[in-house]
Amino acid sequence: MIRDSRLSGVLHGLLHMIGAGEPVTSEHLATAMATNPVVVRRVMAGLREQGLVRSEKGHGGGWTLARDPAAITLAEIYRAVGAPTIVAMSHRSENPGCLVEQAVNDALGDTFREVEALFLKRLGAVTLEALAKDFKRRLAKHRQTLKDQIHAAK
Amino acid sequence: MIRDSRLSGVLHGLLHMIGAGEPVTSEHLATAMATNPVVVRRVMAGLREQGLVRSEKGHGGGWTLARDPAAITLAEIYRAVGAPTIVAMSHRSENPGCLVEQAVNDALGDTFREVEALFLKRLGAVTLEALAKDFKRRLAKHRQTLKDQIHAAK
DNA sequence: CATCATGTAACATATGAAGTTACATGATAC
DNA sequence: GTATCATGTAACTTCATATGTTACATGATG
Repeated sequence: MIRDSRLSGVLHGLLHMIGAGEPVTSEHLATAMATNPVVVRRVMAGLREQGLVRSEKGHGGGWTLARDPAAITLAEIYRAVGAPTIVAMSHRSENPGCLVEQAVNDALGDTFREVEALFLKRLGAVTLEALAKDFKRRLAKHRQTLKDQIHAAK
Repeated sequence: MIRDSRLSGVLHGLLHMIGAGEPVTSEHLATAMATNPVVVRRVMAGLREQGLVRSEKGHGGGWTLARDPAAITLAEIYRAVGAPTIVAMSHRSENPGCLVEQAVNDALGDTFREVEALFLKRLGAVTLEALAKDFKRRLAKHRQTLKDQIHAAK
């Protein structure tokens, strides 16, 4: 299973950064990501190492995107977020000599790599910008819906 | 990440059943699977529900394969073992109304299904019998290697 | 130099998987 | 039939890991 709870949280945060024209504090992001500032820093630190975001200290400091959202794909984010290899076989006993595991690996090793490659390829086809646009569209529609409901209630 | 620790343990157990001509006890399997009898029963219960194995009580009781190993694929075993959907997105807040998650789902929903389908397709191409044969080959080779080493040491 | 924000270590909590104990149920042997 | 063996299962106890929290150091800004 893919560790997505993090991924979706991080995406929340990144979309916020796109929206804001200035650095966003960990505290602010913590609200958006439904967690707390220290966790935000921990997770964002991974993205920073991959050159996806920047952080600045002091007054007016916080987190900003380091690159054009159109040039950032979900694949990079997924990796930066600490992608556990999607499929990993049996490290239960850390027994590389186990003949059963060898047989399974021989039969499925390529499959594991293939599946992971497909997944990353698809993630690589979605840019942060595309996601942001889609999100904004949904947001606008959502607001319109709310407005309509208010009108209807009058 | 795929929950494989279980899968590889179960495969150990199933290969044992193929080898033995008689029912194998949970205690015996526990040794092969590096765990304990109760855990074995818990896990095997899932396989039994899928009609892959049978269990019998009393003297001479234990676990046996319910079907021809040539007709059992790793896909079935994987599913029976309690396959968590490979890719599942953000149930962090169980917030189906979240617009970010909606956007992600819209962008990647098909991908998730596609990746999972590929994985299961590949697992479905490997039968338990094929795995058992490969395992036996390795075992024979392994024994030969040990024998050679003993000869060389003389 | 006071304030604000990140960086990070150290610790606390929560969740779920795995292991364990205990006992009930059913099957076989004698 | 009853002693024994094996599964079935509930209840409980670890154990591992992700997450949350506190505390304080470091660096930047006004």
